[in-house]
Amino acid sequence: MGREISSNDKCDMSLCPVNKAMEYLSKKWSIEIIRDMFFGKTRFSQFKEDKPKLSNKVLSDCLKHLESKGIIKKRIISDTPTVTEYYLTERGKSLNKVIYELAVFTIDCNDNEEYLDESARMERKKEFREILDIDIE
Amino acid sequence: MGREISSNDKCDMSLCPVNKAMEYLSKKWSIEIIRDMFFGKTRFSQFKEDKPKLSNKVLSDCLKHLESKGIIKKRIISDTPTVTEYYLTERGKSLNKVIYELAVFTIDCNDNEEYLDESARMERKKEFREILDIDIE
DNA sequence: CGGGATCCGGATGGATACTG
DNA sequence: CAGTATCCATCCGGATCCCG
Repeated sequence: MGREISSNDKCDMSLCPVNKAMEYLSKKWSIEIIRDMFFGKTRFSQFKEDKPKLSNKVLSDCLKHLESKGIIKKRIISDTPTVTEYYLTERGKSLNKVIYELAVFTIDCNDNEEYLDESARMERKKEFREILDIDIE
Repeated sequence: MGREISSNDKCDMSLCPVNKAMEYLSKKWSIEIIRDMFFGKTRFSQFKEDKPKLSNKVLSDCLKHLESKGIIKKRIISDTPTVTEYYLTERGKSLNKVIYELAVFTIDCNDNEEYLDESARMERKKEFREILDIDIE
């Protein structure tokens, strides 16, 4: 650990930026939907793929919440039939590193489906950096 | 965006490492409790400070869940009175960059309580890197 | 007194059916 | 296709109690 807490540190965590971030992301499906958007998904029905337990109601609520927070933007393509697309705003795109570190956490812990050796893990991370548009530092 | 999705990409997101990470962190208070631990908190009552809406039951459930996932470890210090301390495991500590990027997201979006100029934001991030034990890269 | 467990009402989530 | 309406299940939050 970097340092210990001391009694005269001001430790009012209610102002911590991590809390603020969680206001945006604490809804159960938010992160996965944002991840989907980085992977190129834009449509209501696409977000439901691979998420059998995500209902219309909850997805609808979640999209509205993310839109109200300025993370995503809705664009109506056609009325009949209804075609709507959702995009990440610049602010939404700035979540790329959060998504990346979540992926890296799992990849490095090797609690993925299959075992990955060091070079495979590196490759997997590189794939994510490309998709998430993260520069190698 | 780094690249677009194509129809013959295999896009089964159910295996995505981000999903796996969310199994650990999706509970409403998990991230904030882990953040608290990085800040040096170890006790049941400390986790409740600054979280007036966190009930005993939910905190208790959350700590058990994190322990079952290998993120934290419980240590009994004394029986009478009962004194218990909770610590991050190595695996838990490897969440430091996730926490960091959540903080950076808020700091850079300037949706913090107060407005921060560039140098103040840098300073704030540095504080987090020290607490989270992240090397400047 | 600290670390819980229990109980219960309200909020949130999930499955299905239906509509513009 | 993208939602809404409805109904039920599950989870959360607040109060209270328990136990060493």
